[in-house]
This record gives sequence, C-alpha cells and structure tokens, in this order.
Amino acid sequence: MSDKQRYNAREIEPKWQRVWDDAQVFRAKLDRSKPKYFVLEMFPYPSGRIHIGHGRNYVMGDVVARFKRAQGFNVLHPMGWDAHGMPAENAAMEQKVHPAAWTLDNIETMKAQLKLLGLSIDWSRELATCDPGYYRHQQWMFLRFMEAGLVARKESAVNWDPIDMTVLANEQVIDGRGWRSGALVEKRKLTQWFFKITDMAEDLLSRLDTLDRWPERVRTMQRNWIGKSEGARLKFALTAPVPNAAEAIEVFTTRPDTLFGASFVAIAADHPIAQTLGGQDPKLQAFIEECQRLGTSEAALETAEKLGFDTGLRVKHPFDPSWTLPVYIANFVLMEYGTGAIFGCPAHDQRDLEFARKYGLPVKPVVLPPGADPNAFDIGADAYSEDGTLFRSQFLDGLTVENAKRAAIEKLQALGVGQRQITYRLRDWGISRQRYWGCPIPVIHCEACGVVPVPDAQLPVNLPKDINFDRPGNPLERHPTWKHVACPRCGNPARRETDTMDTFVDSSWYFARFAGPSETAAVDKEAVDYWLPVDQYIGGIEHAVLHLLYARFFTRAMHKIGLTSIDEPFAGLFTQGMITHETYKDLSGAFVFPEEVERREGGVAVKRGTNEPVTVGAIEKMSKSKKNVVPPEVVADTFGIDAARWFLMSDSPPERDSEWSDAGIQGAWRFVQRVWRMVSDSLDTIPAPGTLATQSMTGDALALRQLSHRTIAGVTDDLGAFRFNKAVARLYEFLNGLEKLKGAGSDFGAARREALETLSLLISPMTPHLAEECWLALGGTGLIVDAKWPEADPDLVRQDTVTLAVQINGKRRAEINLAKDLADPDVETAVLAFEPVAKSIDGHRVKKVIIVPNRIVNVLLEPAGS
RNA sequence: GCCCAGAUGGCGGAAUUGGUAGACGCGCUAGUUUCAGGUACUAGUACCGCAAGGUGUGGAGGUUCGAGUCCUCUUCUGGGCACCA
Repeated sequence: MSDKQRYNAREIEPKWQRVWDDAQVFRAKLDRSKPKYFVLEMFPYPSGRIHIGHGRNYVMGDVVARFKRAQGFNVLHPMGWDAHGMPAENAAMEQKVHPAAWTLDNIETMKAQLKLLGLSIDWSRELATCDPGYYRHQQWMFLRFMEAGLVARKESAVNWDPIDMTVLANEQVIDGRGWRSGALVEKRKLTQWFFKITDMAEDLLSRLDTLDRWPERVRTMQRNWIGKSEGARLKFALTAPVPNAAEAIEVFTTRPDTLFGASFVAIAADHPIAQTLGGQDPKLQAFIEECQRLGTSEAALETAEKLGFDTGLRVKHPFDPSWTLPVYIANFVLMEYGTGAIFGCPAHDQRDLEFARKYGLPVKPVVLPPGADPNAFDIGADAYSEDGTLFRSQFLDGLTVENAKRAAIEKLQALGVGQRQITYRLRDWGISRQRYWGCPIPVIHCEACGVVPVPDAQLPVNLPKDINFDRPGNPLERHPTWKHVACPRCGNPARRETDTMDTFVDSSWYFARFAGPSETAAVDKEAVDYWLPVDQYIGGIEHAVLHLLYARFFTRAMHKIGLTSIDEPFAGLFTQGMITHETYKDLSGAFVFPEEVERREGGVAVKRGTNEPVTVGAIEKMSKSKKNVVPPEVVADTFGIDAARWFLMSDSPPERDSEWSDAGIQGAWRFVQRVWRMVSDSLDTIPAPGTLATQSMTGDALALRQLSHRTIAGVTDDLGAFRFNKAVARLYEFLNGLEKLKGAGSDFGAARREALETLSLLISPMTPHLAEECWLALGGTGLIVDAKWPEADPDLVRQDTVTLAVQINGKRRAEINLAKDLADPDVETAVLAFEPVAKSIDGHRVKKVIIVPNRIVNVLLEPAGS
C-alpha cells in the first residue's frame, strides 16, 4: 500500500473535530420547524479517567444523535457530570486532596478524553452537579416540594460504625464489619429526610404500561420493586397487654384465607413491642442486638440464617379467641414493610415452614390441591402455595383461595378486627446522607421554631470550603462555624441541617436542566416543554430500578410544582451491556495493565521490557481496580477513534456485554483503510460530482444499484432499532460487494459514484471522521454531518425471485429458486416436479405439502409400506 | 435468599410472527503478490465420516409437519436488592 493511499487518522480526525467545533454544528436551538429529538446517555461520575469501555455508551448515543440529525430531526445531545459522591471523600481521606479539587481535575481530564471520541455533543450545556449554580436550584425545589407535602422527616436505620463514629454505606460494610475500622456494625436509628415516593406508588406502577419504548425487563424489575400486594391488615389481641406498648399486634397479610392454618405471629426486632420487651429481658435484648448487627441491606438480611426468639407472649386468633398463638421476634421480618409483623402459616409459605420446623411449631394445611385427598394430604419439605380449595377452615371450607380471601376479609371487617389493605413494597426515598460532598439540605433547626426552611433569598446554602478529613465522620457536623446560624424566623441562635442529599437527587432532574438551562430558574419552562421528554435515554442495566424510578418520581414532583408539564421523563430507554477485557497478573499477583503486556508465540504473555511472565486471567468488566482498562488515547493514537467507534458498534448486540480485543480493533482498523482505499482508488474512474444513476440501468450497474439501495433500507432499519452490530455486518457486505462488482462504462461509473456516496453517508454515524474525508474526496456538497440521510428506492429493493428450502418429512433435502409470491398450487407443482425432490419421493405417497410462502416447503410422505 | 437477564463453531455473534442454524467479523489452513515476517488478494473453514450420510444452539423432558425460538424442570454466568454511582 502506498503512502498516498493510507488513511492517516491521527491527522484527519482532529481536523474534522476542529471543523465541527468552528461551525458549532452541534449547538442545539429551539426550532419548531423540525421535529425534536433529545438523545441522552446517563452522565458519568467523574471518577478519574475514562476507558474505552465507557466509550461504548457515549458512542451508541452519538450514533443515534447523528443518525437522527441526518434524518432531519432537531437534535439535542448534551453532556455533564454526576459530580457528588463518596469517591471524592475517599480520595480526600487517602490523598489529602479537597473533594472539589479532585472532582474538578477529573472532570477536566475526562472531558478532554470524551472530546477525543468525536462525539456530536452540545458542550455549551455542560453542567456539573457539584456546582452551586446547579444545586441551588435543587435546594429551591426541595423547599417547594416541602410546601407541596412531598417531603417527610422520620426515623430510619443506618449502618453505624462505633469505632469510626460514622455512618457507613452498604458497600462499606463487609461481612458485618466496617471496612476501615473492622468494627462490628450496628443498626442505628436517625431522624432523616425523605421524599414521599410512596404517595405516587400507584401512578409509578400503572404508567409503566405506557412506557412501550422501555425494555420489558426494566419495567418488570420496577413493577417488582414497587411490589403492590393486596391483602388484609388485621389485629391479633394479646392475651395480656404489654405495659406501655400495646394491647394487640397488627399484621399485614396477603393470605387472609389461610388464617386457620396460622401457628405463630412474628414481629421485627425493631418493632415497638420488641423494643419494650427488650428493656426487661437481657436475653431478648441480646437477640435484638444480634439482629441489628446484620446491618440494613436486604441481601444480608435475607441470606442470614432465619432465627427467632420466643417472647412468651401469646395472641388470640381473630376468628376463635380461645385459640392462642405464640409471638416470636424473627430476623426476617422487616419493620419497613407492612406493619412490621406477620402471622405464620407454615403449610402454605416456605419461609414460615422452615421457621416452624426449626422451632417445632404446628404445620396445619388448610388449602387442598385440586384432586388431593383431604384425609391424606400432608406437607413435607415444601409448602403448598398454589391454588386449591379451603378445608379445615370452618366458614371458608370449600371456597377457592380467591373467594376465601374475600370471605375472610369480610368476616374480619364484621368483627371489627381488620380490613382490606393494599401495601407496596416500595419505601419512601431516604435522601439524608451524613456526608460532606453533596447538596446541603436547606433547612435550619431552631429550638423555638422547630424546622425552618432556608428563605429563598439565602440560597444557595453553599458547602464550606475549609474542611478536613483527618477524622472520620461528617466534616459539616464538626465544622467550627458553618452550622451555626440565626433562625430565619425568630433570629435566635439555631443550627443548620448538616445532612446532605443523596446523589440520586442530583441525577433525578439533570436532563431537565440540560433541556432548559436558566440563570434565574431551575429550568426554562418553554425550552423544557419543547425538549422533554428525553426521546432516547441510554445507560447501564444497573440503573434499571433506583435511578430510573427516582427520576420518574422527581419529574412528577416537578410537574406538581409547575416546572414541567410531563410525568414521564424518558420516552425511550436502552440499556447497554458492558465492555469486558482479559485480566493480567504478574508474579507478585498484582494486576497489570494491558498496555504493559506482550503476547508471544504460543499464547505466552510477558511484561513488556522485563520478560517477566504474566498470567492471563478471566475476562471481566473493564474496571480501574482490575487494571483491565484500555485508555481511549492509546486507541486513538494507534488505530484512530473511528476504528474504535466501529469496533464498539460491531460484534455484540448493544444490550449485551462485549469483549475488547486487539484482534477486534485491528479488524475495525482494516475496515477503515479498506473504505478509504475503495473511495480514493475509485476517484479516477467515476464521473463528476452530481452525475446521477438512472432508472434505465441494467446489468452490473443495476446489480450495484440494487445492492446500494438494499443496504440503505437495511442499515436504516437496523440503526432505528438499535441493531448496530447488524448495520455493521450489512456495511461489510456492501463493501465486499462493491469490491467484487467490477463493471465498465459510464452507467457503471455513475452507479459506482452513487454506491460510494451511499457508503459514506451510511457509515457517517459510526465513523464520522472517515465519512467526512470520503465525502470531501467525492466532492459532496457541504459537510456530511449536515447531509440528508439517503432514501432507498423501493423498485431497487424489491426481490423478484426467492430461494425456497425444500424439506422431506422435516429434513432439508433441496433448494429451489422460484418467482416471489408464487401461488401455493404452482409452488407445489414446481417442487414435486423438481428433480432432487422427485427422486426422494420415488414411489412413496405424498401425504401432505406444507407451504410457507417465500420461505419453505415441507413434503410429508407416507411411511414406506403403508 | 429474592427479583431480572443470558448460554449458539476455535472466538464475538446472525437467524421477521415457530420455517434453509452459523450472516458478518476475528482466528485458522492453503495459495498468490510484494517483501524477507505485521500489508493486500484468492479459496476454504460447525462437528463426525473417504463417501453416502449422520449429529448439532448449556442439560433433561414435552408440544409441533417443523423448535435456537414455545412449555416444564435443571445447571452455570451476569445485573439489582433501597447509603457505590
């Protein structure tokens, strides 16, 4: 290959990036003459540096943005920084840098890296959530939410590290111990701030049905998370009241039909009755403390061994006061769900069954499976939770589960001890964090006036800059002056709230801020009404529940206070897979970066320069901690960013994980070179720009035109449906065909020009720099980034003949070419007369012929001898 | 533990509503060119078999003329589980 032909990405890519920048082509404007399209990738946390794995997410969004632009949409494609969070505080502790300095440094680095990717981003809308210009509006919204009744203050449990005297995140609790101190973690109650997301549970649930451009599995996960269940709330009266606590235990159940199978009542360790009793009984207190040591994560609670403690209390059965049940404290009962108390029916609930077997409690079946013998039916190792008929249940006998539920609730109601109740698993959103690097909650605590909102005129409540992380705990709490303020209401000395907001709050409205940035308001209403909702949101499946649910809540809350006119922020959602890479370890067992590894003959790997052997480990998600990351700079330098973009879009379907490999990026690099060679080699043989291919062409020219137009149709479909890998495969086929079809004459030249222009346009969303360079060489008008997406000519896309597979008794035996859409009887005649088929039939009687039009023919024969 | 996904050649993967399993890329094999090595081009490449043919989509059953696709059970891998973001 001569130097003249080689495509030099290192020079060409920055050149086009400058051209786009200078022309400000990606600057979004409110323009009602075009349909709008808002593309958004979940914004990054500025953790340090990006690796090529992060690139997949942004490139995917960029392909969509460029594709929609070409299709005539007014596209908004912004980028920003989810800049609050724990890693900045960890860095402050470990490296003695200020969280703000660390964060801003990272943003600078990562922005430069993102720019390298050649993304079509409107950087004028860039934002960082740690900027007081952003979070002041968040504080303002918090105050409006308070007025609208969307904020609550209540007790909830946190992981408390008694040595470091600090609150721990779940990920900082390892095997029940604090990650730094190693101390046994305690569950502690704090009064904290909440958003009342449960008020909107029903709407958040039912509107999921309308989100038809969301993956079904994300909707399912959200449905399960909200966890609507219908059942009953009922009281079990205590045989003897607990002094200063209660006369009855209230439980929630979804199975009131099984009440006659009840054998115990269990309450949570932090249930008020348990707390009261614990004060009187040291053994019980010890058990409660053991339960609390499990921390607050659901996974930890659920995987722990199911344990109970008999309180000695007894309750009366609501349908038969002479029948009493024991009351246990159980570690699997959660105070946060329902009433913090359950009744156990071991025969029809697996968890209750295991508990009953462990503590020797009765197991009495009351639901009979269809067809089972009531005298013989017994429960073994498995509870029976399916449908059936009630028995041994007095007035419920003979009813189905469904009817028995209804009858039981009616009876409870008549007796005045219970009623129908709908419960959600969803809990209110606790937004309090006892940390520094977050948005301060704008309230003041005054001894006389109580909780007082910070007046709007005093916003933002800025974080103090002079803090230190020498000691664990919240620096805001121990700052000498920051929290001491005068009460806005009475003027007496008061105390600032030192909790900051969960970073999920920051990311719950940034898309609205992108759409309508404003100096004076949280959002510019006109702009937000124009751009929202986000037409295509792209991010990892790990955000399927929390982030997406919180953003849906927040959008409703913003609507309620008049900031927006919509309830659903994301009309379309795509969840992409992660980029993985091999891991490498040196002799000391330390991870080694891929760039330091050299692969030798026979699969041996050594450390570059030193010849120290390196072991090749599992293929895992790219992460800094495992060092299996590839920096975008290195890729851009060796292969060009277009090759990387092409590779990231090829191979795996976008929702799946995909492995980054040297071979893969080299293949992509070859594609870039081939495209360029094809274009530059053709320049001498194609007619001048503007020469059009015509309808009257025949032969190779027609064949090439058909290929071009079929590719247009296919790629357009694929890109619209997020099938980037298939679009890539089609473009390979196009290029292969283009290299093979060699015609001559002016017709072919014109068809070839059309094909090359088409190729440039079709690759432009994926490899925009290469496309610009080809477009320039071909003499296209203006920038390709402003060019219109090509349209397929239906006459050229249509196929006249089809290849049908012919099966004999379900086994494929032949292929036959027939006219498309041929009538069934004609197909049958043609197939039966077709020589290879006739040979197979040979003497057998044809029982039946199944014809699937344009696809397959299945000839069924009578077995021999019949 | 619970919820949600996924599993197809040596590898990444393709396969409209159930209708030719393996598109496309990587790798590999043989050849050509250039050249002494990384480029380009041509041909081949699921597995077994000389062939005819047979077998094949994590595993075990089932439905169907026909199953990668639907149903039941099961194994393994990944994501989430409310203070990682």
